[in-house]
Amino acid sequence: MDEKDIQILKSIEELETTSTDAVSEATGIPISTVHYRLNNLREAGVITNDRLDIDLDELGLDITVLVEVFTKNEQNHRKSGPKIADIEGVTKVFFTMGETDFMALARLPSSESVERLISDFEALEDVSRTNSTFVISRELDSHYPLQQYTAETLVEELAE
Amino acid sequence: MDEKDIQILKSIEELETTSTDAVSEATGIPISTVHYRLNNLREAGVITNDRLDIDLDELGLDITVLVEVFTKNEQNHRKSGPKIADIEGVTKVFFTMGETDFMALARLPSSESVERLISDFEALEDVSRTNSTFVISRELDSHYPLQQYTAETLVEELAE
DNA sequence: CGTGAAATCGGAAGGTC
DNA sequence: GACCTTCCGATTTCACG
Repeated sequence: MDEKDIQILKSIEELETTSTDAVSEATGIPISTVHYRLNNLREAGVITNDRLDIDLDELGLDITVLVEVFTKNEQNHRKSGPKIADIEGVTKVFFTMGETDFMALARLPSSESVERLISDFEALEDVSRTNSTFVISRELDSHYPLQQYTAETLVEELAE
Repeated sequence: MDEKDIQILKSIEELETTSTDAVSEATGIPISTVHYRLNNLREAGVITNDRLDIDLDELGLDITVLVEVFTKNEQNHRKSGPKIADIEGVTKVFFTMGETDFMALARLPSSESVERLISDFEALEDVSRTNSTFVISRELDSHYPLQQYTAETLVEELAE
């Protein structure tokens, strides 16, 4: 894992494509080299399938944290949402009903980065309080929501 | 959106590939028909990119619910985890530190299905209590975690 | 190990049922 | 709308630096 690998992986996500061409053009790395690197990443277990999905544990982003966010002015949530979403490592931000104003999910590489994350939250003007929860194990972390349904249910609920 | 569309979409996720061949073989739907259908789904906005990611809102799974789960015997969480993960619609299950034992995330098509979800949770033997939270809006729902980092940070944290 | 050029494979487009 | 066939472009492989 070096800078080129990271450039390639990030480009794949950014461009939302599996095309080696597009990645090559965006990074300036020759097509055949992109291909060669991707093969290595595949063998190393970082890339897991034909859709070039990344195994975050293998990559090193193996810490998962849930952060409940309480804001000062509930009216301003439209302002706070984007700010929370901008914090490095945050992958999901939900504006919720009930006590908590926002629920955020983050993926992090180290314990130090958790401290950094929390202080980034606390530094936001509208945030009054946060409550962080470490995830011990991810029992299920599906990126493929349809797999959690039987075909029958999907047809029943969604077919027109 | 009909049964064939759903079969195709589900197969793409299941096989973890973007290959029309593989989908054709798995579903029994001819290659060119798969291709034709995918084009339509693309135009309809259900499929959003070259990686054939699905827009769950367009598909109709537009409700997001967070469920906190409290269990009776904390020792048994290894047994409970898979059971929770089996509930239809649940996409993520995290075993967490602190008060709550599990945090689950679900994607659902209708208000009725929310009721069904909660009763599925309550029906589990080891579950003592649940606390459900509706997500009003998803401020950020990235499927591409690396986008939440700058290239510099990633290199710094992950490069060897 | 990284790269350019040749070979191979798979998807895209158009016509037909 | 579903399907077959032709064609073209992309991916992969190979040989060399």
